[in-house]
Amino acid sequence: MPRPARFRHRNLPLLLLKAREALMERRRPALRSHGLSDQQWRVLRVLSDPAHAEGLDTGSLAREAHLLSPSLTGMLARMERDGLVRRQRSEQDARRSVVFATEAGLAVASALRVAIEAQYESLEAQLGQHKLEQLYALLDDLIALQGDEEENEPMTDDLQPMPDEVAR
Amino acid sequence: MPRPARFRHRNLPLLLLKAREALMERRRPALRSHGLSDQQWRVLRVLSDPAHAEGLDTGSLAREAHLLSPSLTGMLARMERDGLVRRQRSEQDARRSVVFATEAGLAVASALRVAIEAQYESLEAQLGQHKLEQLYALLDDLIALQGDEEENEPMTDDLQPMPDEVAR
DNA sequence: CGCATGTCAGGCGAACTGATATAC
DNA sequence: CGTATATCAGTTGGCCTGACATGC
Repeated sequence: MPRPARFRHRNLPLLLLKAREALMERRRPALRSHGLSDQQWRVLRVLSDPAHAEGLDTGSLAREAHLLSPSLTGMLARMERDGLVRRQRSEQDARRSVVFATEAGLAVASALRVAIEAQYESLEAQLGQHKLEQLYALLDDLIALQGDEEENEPMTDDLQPMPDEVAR
Repeated sequence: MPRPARFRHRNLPLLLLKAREALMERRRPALRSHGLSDQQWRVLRVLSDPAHAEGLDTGSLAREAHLLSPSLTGMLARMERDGLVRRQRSEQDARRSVVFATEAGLAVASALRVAIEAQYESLEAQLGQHKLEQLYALLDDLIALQGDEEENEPMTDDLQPMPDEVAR
């Protein structure tokens, strides 16, 4: 009886999720062919950035890769086991542990960057540079708006699914 | 030192993820106060839509809520246990099971819709109606673009398929 | 001393694969 | 018969809270 009225707005979180999934669906085969999960690639992407050639403490890494610290601990253990990264205690501040990408990790990252860069080119060609930049700007706006209320970056990555919503 | 060159593009999947998180961060307390996970709300939202007053088969539900079927089975079991939904075999096609929101489920959905609607109003006020509609349109474009091309595979699956069984 | 950092412990929802019963 | 649908069984990565050891 009290069936609620229809929403007057679109389902924005779901749209964002689907848009992300649409992209990741394309990218995932390349990641998987190198044995990486989505989140592992987020980590490796950050670590392979030239700016972090000298390593990064796990706190900063968690923030940049949008992951929770305890989750990162487990992931780094697996990635270290797989030879992608290396950890060592900071000499300046022994509370911190600093993470590096190994040569093997960098090689994987290089290969993936080529593939992913190609995907962006394709996307830009299809969507148009203007729209793509518009999208970036709007997402920045949205993130800034909502993010400002609380200084903290909570970063639940809520591991989102990847069903195919294909019509079939 | 094959440290890869910097990306020339933004990290779009991560931006989408962060934007979604920024929204969900606000919404989550309301969901949790009613004992719902993010995904459970996606399910209840679909089921509480007036269009589905007469129930929905789990396949359609999975598609609309962007969930995998086996995951949905487990979720529906929990939601049925919690009195939010009810399942019954379809009479027209006994292979299908049809899911309904219970009165309790509808009541929760109504309460949440009010809270979420308010969030949208706030968002629209801050971002502006024009930008919000622009964002909707761009996301639709992006989803349509990537979703349509599953026939074509000009892609980069050729980078070292690495037959090694992959950790997901 | 209080505070910060990283890790551990554990529980858990959900992704995912593969198999299965049933109905069409 | 073959196909479709939902579910089950089992494994896994990652979320998340809370506690803790260590070093500032």
